[in-house]
Amino acid sequence: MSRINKTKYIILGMLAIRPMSGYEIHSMIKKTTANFWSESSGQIYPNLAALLKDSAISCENESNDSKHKSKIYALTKKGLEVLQQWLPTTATRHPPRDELLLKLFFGKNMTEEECQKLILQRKHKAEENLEFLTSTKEHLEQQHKNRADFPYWLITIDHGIFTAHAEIEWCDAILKNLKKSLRRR
Amino acid sequence: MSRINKTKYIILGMLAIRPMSGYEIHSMIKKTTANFWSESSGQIYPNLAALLKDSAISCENESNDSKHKSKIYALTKKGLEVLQQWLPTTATRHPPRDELLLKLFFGKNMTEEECQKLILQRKHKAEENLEFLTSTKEHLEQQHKNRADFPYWLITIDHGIFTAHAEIEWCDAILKNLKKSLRRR
DNA sequence: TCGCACATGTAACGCGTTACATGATTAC
DNA sequence: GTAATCATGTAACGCGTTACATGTGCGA
Repeated sequence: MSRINKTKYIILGMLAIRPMSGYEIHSMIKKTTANFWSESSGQIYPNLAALLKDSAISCENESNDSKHKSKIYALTKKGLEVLQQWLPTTATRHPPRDELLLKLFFGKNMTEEECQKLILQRKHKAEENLEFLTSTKEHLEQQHKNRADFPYWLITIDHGIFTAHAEIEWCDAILKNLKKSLRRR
Repeated sequence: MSRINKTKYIILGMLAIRPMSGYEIHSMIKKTTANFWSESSGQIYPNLAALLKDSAISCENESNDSKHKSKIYALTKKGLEVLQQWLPTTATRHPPRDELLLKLFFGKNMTEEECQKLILQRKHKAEENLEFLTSTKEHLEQQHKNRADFPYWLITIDHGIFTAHAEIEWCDAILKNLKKSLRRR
C-alpha cells in the first residue's frame, strides 16, 4: 500500500506552480527537489500520459516562437483537487537505506583507516551540499522572495541545511574517537 | 549499476557477528539497523540460498535442544573476503525520498494548519526515535561494552541521535515561522 | 561539424514489498 | 484452545532505474 506511485503527485505539484513540459518538470525536479526527491524520465512521461487520460492535466502542443516544439501540460481543476486531497494526508515513511551506516555497522571487518576514509567522504559531501544549499537560499531570497511558494521552498532548503550541519558534526565527533583509538595502537 | 543487491552484504555482515538462522538475521536487522536499513524476508531467504550456492556461507541443520529446528548459517572464508572487499568501497547514494519534504515543497496548496500538523507528526516521530536511541545506547554501553562491534554500533546510533536532534530543531524553527504568519492573518 | 541542451518517449530488468502458505512450539 | 512467536519459504506485482532510440536547434 505504501508503495503507491507518488510520481503523479510531484507532477501535479510542479504543474501547480505553472504549466510546463515534461522536460521542464524533470529539470525542475533535478534543480529544486534533488535533495529529497528524484524522478527519472522513465517515470515522468508514462505518468503524464496517465494523468492526461484521467483528465487531471491538460495538454497543449506548443511550438513557442519557432523554438523546440514541446507539449505544455497544465493542471486541471480535477488535478488540483487530487493534489490537495493528497497533501494533508500523513506522510508515509519508505524504508531507510543508508549504505555508509550499513558499512560502518560492520566496521569491525575493516581497518580503522578504511572507516575514516568512508566518513571523510561523507563529510565532504555534506560540506559541498551545505555550500550549495546556502547559496541556493541566498539566491532564492533575492529572486523569489515574493512568490507564494517561497516560504515553502525555504522550509525544504532549511531542512537540508539543518541535516547537513548535523551530518558534519557527527562526522567530526566520530572521527575524533577514531583518531584517539588509532593513536592508542 | 547502483541498483546492485546489497541484501547479500547485510547477510554476510550479520553472519560475521555470529552464525545465525535466516529468522535471526531478519530479527537482528529489525532490531539493530532499522533506522538506516531494512530487509524483508522475501529478500533474505532467496539471498541466503544464493550465497550458499556461491559457498560464501555454509549451512547446518540444527534442532537445538529439542526446540524449533532451524538452519544455522555461518560465514565461510570466501564470504568474509567478499564482505571485506565490499566494505571499504565508496558508499553509493540511492536516490532520496522524503515524502514530508515533498508535501511541504508544495505547501502553497495546503492550509498552514495542515502544514503545521504534518510537521508536528514528524517532530513527534523524531522525539520518539530519539528516546528509543538514547535508551538503546545506554543499554548497549551496559551490556556490550567489550564487544569488538560495540564502537561501530555506537557510531550508527550516534548518527541517529544527531539526525533526530537536527530534525527536532528544524521542526521547531519552521513551526515558529508558521505561527508568526498564522498570527499575521 | 561537433557537441550540448532541448525534448519525448520506450523496453528491459530487477529490486523490494506485500501477501500468502505452512507448520512447530510456547504461554496463557 | 488459541494466540503469539519461531521458522522458512514462494509468488505476484509494480516501482524506478538504466539504457536506448530519435530528432531539433544552437553555439563554438
